[in-house]
Amino acid sequence: MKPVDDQMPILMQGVEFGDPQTQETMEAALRERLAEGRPLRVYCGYDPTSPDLHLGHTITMRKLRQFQDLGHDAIFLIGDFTGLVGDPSDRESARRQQTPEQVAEKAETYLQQAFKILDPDKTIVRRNSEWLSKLSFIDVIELASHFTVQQFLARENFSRRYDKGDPVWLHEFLYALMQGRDAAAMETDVQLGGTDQLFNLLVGRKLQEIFGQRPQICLTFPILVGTDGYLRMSKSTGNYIGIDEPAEEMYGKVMSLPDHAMLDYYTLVTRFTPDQIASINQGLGDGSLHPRDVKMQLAREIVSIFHGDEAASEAEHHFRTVFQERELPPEMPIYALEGPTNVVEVITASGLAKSKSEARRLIQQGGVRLNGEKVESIEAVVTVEKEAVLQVGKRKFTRLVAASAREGS
RNA sequence: GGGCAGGUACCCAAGUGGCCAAAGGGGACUGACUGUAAAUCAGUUGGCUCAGCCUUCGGAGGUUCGAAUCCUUCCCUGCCCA
Repeated sequence: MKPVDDQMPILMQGVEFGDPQTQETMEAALRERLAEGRPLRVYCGYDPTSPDLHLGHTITMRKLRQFQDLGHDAIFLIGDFTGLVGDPSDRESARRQQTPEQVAEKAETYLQQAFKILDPDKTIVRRNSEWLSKLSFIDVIELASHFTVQQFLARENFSRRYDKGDPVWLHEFLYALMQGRDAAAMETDVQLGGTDQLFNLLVGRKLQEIFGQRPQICLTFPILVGTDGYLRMSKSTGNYIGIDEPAEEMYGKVMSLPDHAMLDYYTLVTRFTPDQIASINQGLGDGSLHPRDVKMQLAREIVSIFHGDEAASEAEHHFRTVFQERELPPEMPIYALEGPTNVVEVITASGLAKSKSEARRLIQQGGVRLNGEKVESIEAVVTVEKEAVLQVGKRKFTRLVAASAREGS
C-alpha cells in the first residue's frame, strides 16, 4: 500500500465541503485512518430511482475506483430499500415513492453500468434491503429517538419547503435514518456522496457512534450541473447525459454544454489530472486555446471513458461532418414509404415529430428538408423513387425508402 | 376533528361567467448568426379532416344560451386551532 502522503492528494482531489472546518476535520481523520495501513471500507450508495445512471453518478464512482486502485475495499451499495422512499435532499418537493418491483428492475441495470468505471473483480456489491427490511417498528423508533425535529429542519431543503408552506413528509425524515443505518450495518470507514448528502452522511457518523463504532469519514463532492449549465443533472429535468447513451449522442450532448460548465466537467468526470486541467484553464484564459477545441477534447474524453477511444474518434468525426460541415450522418433510421404521401404524414409516422400540428409548425418555420431542399408547404407530397433523406431541424434525419424497394433488398 | 386558503398546460404562475387553447417566466423546439448543438437575437410551444372543429384548468355531478371562473359532493395540499 502506498504511503499516506501519496494517497492523500488523489483521494482528496475534487472533495468539497460547504465549510472549511469540516474539510479540515475530515481530511485529518482520513489521514489518520489511512496511517493504520489496512484497506479501508469505503462506500457510496446509489438509489435506483431511474433506469439509467448519468454522469453525475460517476463522480463518486470515479472516487471509489481511486480508492480501489490504492488497495482499499470499495462497496457499491444499491439502495433498493431507500429507493422505495426517495431522498428528499436535492429536491424542492418530495419524490414519488416507488414499488419494490420498480426498484428491483432499475437496480438490475445499475451494476453493469457502474462497472464501466469500477473494477468488477474488486467491487463489493451490497443492497440495503439486506438489513433495512428486517428492522421492526420499535427499531425505527429507537433510531429516531436520537434526533430532534429541529436538527432536520435545520436542513435547507426542509426549511425552505417548510417556510414556503410546501409539504414536508414525515417519511422523508426517515430517509436520513435509513441511510445512516447503512453505514452502521456495514461498519464503514469512509462514505462518499454529493455535497447535498452531507446531512445524511453525518447521520451515519452519529448512528455508528450509537452502535459503538468509530464514526466514518465523510467525503463530499460538488453536484454536477446538467447540459443546461445551471441545474443539477438529473433525468427528471431532462438535462442529463446517461452512461449508457450511444457515443454520438453523448458527444453531442457534451458539445451542447454552455462554455462556462466545461471546467466542472473536466474536474469532476474526466481522468485528467489537476495539473492538466489547470493548464487548460490557463489556455482558455489567455486565448491560446479555442473554447470549441477544449470542449471537443472534453467530449472525446467522456465518450472514451464509456465507449473507448475508437468510438470517441468516430463520434467526433460524426459531429464534424454532420454539425460543422452540415453533411449527412453515415447512419440514420429508415422509414419505408408506401407511395406518394403528404409530408406532414411522413414526419409524424416516422417519428420525427410527435403530432401533426408540430410537423406543420416545423415546416412553416422552415425546419424541414427533403434531400437538402427546404419543404415550403404543408401540402407537399413526398414521392420516393428509391430512397430520399428527410431532415427535421439540424439534427434529426430519416432515410426514406420506397416500400417495394425495401422488400426486394 | 374544526376554521381558513389553495389544486390551471412539461414546470412555476396569472386569470374569478362570454373578448380563454387560457397572460407572464422557465424549459423545450425552429430560424438567423457564430466559435459548437456555447453566447446573442427572432419566432413557435394542446390536438385535428386547420380561415373551422374537438379535448383541456384536481375527480364526479349541477346551474346557465354560455363555466377555468357560480353551486353540490368527493379526493389532495398548506396555514391556524384542537
